[in-house]
Amino acid sequence: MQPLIIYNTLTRKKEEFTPMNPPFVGLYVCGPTVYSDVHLGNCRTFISFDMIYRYLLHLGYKVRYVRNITDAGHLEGDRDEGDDKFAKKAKLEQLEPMEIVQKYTLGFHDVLREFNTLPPSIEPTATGHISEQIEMIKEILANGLAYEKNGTVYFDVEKYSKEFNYGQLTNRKLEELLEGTRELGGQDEKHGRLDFALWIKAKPETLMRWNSPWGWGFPGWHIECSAMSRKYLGDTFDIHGGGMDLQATHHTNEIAQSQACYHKAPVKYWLHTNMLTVNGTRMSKSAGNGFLPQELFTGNHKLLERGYAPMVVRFFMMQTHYRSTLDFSNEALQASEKGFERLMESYKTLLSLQASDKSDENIKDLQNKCYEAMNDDFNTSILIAHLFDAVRIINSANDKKLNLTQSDIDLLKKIYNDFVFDVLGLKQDDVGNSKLDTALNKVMDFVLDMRQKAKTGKDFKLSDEIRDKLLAAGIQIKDGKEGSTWKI
RNA sequence: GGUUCUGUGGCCGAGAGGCUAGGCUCAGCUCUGCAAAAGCUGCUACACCGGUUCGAAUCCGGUCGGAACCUCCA
Repeated sequence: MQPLIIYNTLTRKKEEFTPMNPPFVGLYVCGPTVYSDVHLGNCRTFISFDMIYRYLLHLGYKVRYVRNITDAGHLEGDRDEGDDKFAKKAKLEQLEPMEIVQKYTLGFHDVLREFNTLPPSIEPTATGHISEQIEMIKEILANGLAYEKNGTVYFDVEKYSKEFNYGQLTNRKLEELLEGTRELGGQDEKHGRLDFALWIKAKPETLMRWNSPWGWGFPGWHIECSAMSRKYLGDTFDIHGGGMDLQATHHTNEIAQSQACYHKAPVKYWLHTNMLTVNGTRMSKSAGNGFLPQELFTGNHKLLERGYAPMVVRFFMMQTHYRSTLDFSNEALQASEKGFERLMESYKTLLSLQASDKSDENIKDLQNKCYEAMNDDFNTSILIAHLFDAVRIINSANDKKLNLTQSDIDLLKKIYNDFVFDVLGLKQDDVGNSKLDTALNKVMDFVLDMRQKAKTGKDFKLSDEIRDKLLAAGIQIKDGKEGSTWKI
């Protein structure tokens, strides 16, 4: 089998993926900050990495997938001032900060379950790893790459840069980075303009606070990922992922913190997923153009014509490569919906396909092409193109326009199970009550039989009426050579 | 302003120096009592201007759009 090739942000090249300790793979993805509802853009990242996780599992790797929950230490600005996001929200909603955390963590899990994502192996929280973070800060201080000022600890970027390449992940030089920042004010505690906080002194009104060697305070945003990835995956691990927006600041600082501690690059492959846009502009919390998943499912949003099922949205996302921006529109979503339904319908057709003693299509070749697509940096959009080739083959075989042997039919089933369900993580949306389903099937058999009798007796008025009434009820009749079938 | 990325047919989106994905839409055909479904066929595109090359949508230079990051954000 051909090797898996992935695009590494660190080198800006596609590279062959070779885990450090096969068959084990360490995967860390930056999770959400749970102070508000996740919007669809956030979901795209987690759905993309779910696909990547699923494919690694499919290839037989034993993956430890760590995705954190940020529930502390996230300030309004990255200038290490302003309110803690949780405290601010807590004040607004008159709740304890941990009530905020609980509420939005549960909401996050609910949403991801709708999108059929697999849970990570470990989902650590920042508040649960305060001592690990303090230990790490102590190490950085001991190595002389951080300094304490009035109870706050800062990372010394310029000093670090003498030994390491700070702008490595974004391919930028320190001087360029410095140009982009403002001058320090007279009251600033920082030595350098790029310095960032590792530990922040609590103000009298700060609710979420912990004791530390530097007094009461709370951790900076970036240190949690360094501390938790190290704890569960080791000093150096295989894959670190996140949204592209985290690349320049958060991930750059993560690398710096880890290297300042143990003088080794923490991550072998950095993967970044691209943004979801609305009318060409990035969906983000601050821009206020975000959709909540629930609004999308129900269609209850001024930009939406109607609702779209979670699996339609997932399929829509899978049609685009994870490193491309994806623009959101009703038209695009409706196109995906039809394509998705056709893909799922053909699976049902496949399950009842009659075998021939010869095959007119090379299914093995199709399977290889599916692997080739995925092995080329998880190219789901090419994969889906090949899957639609399978759709065409299945439907043609069903129309008796081409032949398939039983082993080819079985191989097609395997392709569907492996790629559509396991890797892309799609599933049939009609999760009904089986008792009702059985009853409905019997009723429909009866109705279709009635209609067939009407047709045989040339009572087209009645047969058309049955068809139209059923359609009005949301059931579509499909007349084939071998009789009629139906779908909701 | 700096750093990147990007500009593909009616729409969405892959690909990437010659073999010119795929989905949706539209038109025609087959099938059908008529439809629908399904299949087949057609619409053959790569912002613009130069250059390299036997050959460029794909490489290089420029022009003009668009976006991201540099400030919290997946």
